[in-house]
Amino acid sequence: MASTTSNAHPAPRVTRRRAQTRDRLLTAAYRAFAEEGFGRASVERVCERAGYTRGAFYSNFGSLDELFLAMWEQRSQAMLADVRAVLAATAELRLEAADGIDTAITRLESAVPVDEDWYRITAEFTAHALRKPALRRVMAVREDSIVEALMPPIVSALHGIGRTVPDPVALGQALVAIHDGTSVQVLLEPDNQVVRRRRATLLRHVVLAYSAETDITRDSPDATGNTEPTNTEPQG
Amino acid sequence: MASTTSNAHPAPRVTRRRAQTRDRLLTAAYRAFAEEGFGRASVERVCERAGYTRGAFYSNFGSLDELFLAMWEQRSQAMLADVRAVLAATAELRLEAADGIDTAITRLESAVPVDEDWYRITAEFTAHALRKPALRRVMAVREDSIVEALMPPIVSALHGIGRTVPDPVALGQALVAIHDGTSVQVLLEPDNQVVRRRRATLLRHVVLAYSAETDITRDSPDATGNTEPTNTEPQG
DNA sequence: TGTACATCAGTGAACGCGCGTTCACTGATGTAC
DNA sequence: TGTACATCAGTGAACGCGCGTTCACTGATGTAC
Repeated sequence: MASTTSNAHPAPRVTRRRAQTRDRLLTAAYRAFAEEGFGRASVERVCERAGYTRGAFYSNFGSLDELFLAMWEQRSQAMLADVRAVLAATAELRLEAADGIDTAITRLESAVPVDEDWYRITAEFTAHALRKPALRRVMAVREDSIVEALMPPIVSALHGIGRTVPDPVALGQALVAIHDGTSVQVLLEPDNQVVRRRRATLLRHVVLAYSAETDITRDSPDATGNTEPTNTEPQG
Repeated sequence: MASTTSNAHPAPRVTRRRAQTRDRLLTAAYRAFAEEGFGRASVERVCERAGYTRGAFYSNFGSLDELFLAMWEQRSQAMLADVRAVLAATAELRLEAADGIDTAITRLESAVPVDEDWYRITAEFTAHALRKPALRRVMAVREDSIVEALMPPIVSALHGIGRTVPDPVALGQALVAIHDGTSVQVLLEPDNQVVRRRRATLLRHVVLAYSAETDITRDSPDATGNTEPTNTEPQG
C-alpha cells in the first residue's frame, strides 16, 4: 500500500513477450479447435499455427485442456462484450410504440448472430464440460451472466413498445435456449430461408408469451386490434 | 427372382459372427464416444472395450469416422423408434378436454427424455457434421424425420384437449430446438428444479402459441375462464 | 543515455509411448456330398 | 448326421509416425548504476 509504481511481492518481470505469446497461442487455439475439433487438435498443430515450438506452449500452459479453457473464457467474454455493445447502441435508437415487435426481434437477432466457428467450439466445449464438474460450474456461471447482460436492454426495449416483462430471467433463459437450439437448424441449412424465418417467428412468440401489454391507459391506439398476440399463426 | 431360399449374386456367406462383431464394436463405440469424446476416442480403445484386436476393426470399418456415423445412425434410429412407441402408448390414454395442457406437456417430456450420454454424442457429432457437407445432409434429413414422427401424435393429442395446430412442421422444429437448447441447461444443473420447471413452462407457451382453440361450439365449458392462455405468467 | 548483469522466455533435440495401418496366418463357420 | 473342404473373420506381430513431455541451453528483455 506504500508505493504504487513498484509491485511488492516476488512480482514477475518480463511481461510483454509473454503476453504476446499467450495471445498468439490463444488465437491459434481458436482456429485449431474450430477447424480440427477439440479432440483432434494437438499441441504440435496449435504451436505450428502460432509460430512457436512446443516448448513455448509448455512454458505457458500446463495442458491443452488448460489452453482450451483459457481460450473459451477469453472468447466468451469478448462475445458477451460485443452483444452488450450492440444492444447498447441499438438502445440509443429507442423503440416507439409505432415500431412493431418484429423490429425488436430483428435487432435482437443482429445483436446475437449465429457464428459457425463459435457454435462448433461451444458445442464441443459443452460436451467436454459435462464430463468435468468444475467446468460444468464455469459454464453455468457464464450462462447466468449472459442472461444478466442480455435482459436489461431487452426489457427496456420491450417497454418502449408497450410491453412489460414480469420474469426477465425466465425469458432470458428461454431466449438463450432458443438461440442455441435454432442455431443448429440454421447452420445445417444455411441457405434455407424458411428455417431463418421460423426462427424469428419462434423468438417473437416467446417474447410475446413472456411479456404482457403494459397496463396504462394509452392515448395512441394501435392500428391492429389484435388483443391475442400469440394467436398470430406462424408462417411456414 | 426364380429361387427365394438361395441368394443370387456373389452373396456374402458367413454373416452371424460378422453381425455380432459389428454390433459389439458399435456398442463399444457408443460408450467410448460418450465417455472419452469423439476426438479422444481411438481405434485401440474401442477395440479393447469390445474385446477385439484392432485387425477386427479394420475388417469391419474403414475408419473411426465410419464407425461413428454407423453408430450415430443406429442409435438415432433406435431413439426415434422409442419416442414413437412412447407417444403411441400414451395416445391410447386419450386426452380429454378435462386434461389440461400441462398433462400434455408432461407426457411430451417423458416421451423425449434428456439423456446425458446421448446429448454429448449428438453435440460432438453435430460439430463434426458441420465440417462435412455430406454429414450435414445426413443430420438435416434426420431432423426432418424426427419432426415427421413427432407431430402426428402430438397434433392429435392437442386435438383431444380442443386445440388445432395450423402448421405442425413449424411447431415440430420449434419443439426440437427447444428440446436441444434446454437440454444443456438441464444437464448443466441437473439438481436445479427451477430450470426443469422453466423448461416445461417454455414448452407450454410454445405449444399454445403454435395452436389455436378448436373453433367448434363446445358443450362442456371449462372450469377456468381463461381465454388468453399465453398471458399466463411464467413461474420463476 | 549507455553498459554490465541477471533473469526469463522460447528453442530444439531427445526419448518413448500410443496408436493407425498392414498383412501373413489360423481357427471358425458354413457348404457339399 | 458326419466328414472333407473352401472361404471367411479375426489374430497378433511388425512398422513407423505423430506427438506429448522434458530439459539443457541461448538469445531476448528488463534492471541497476
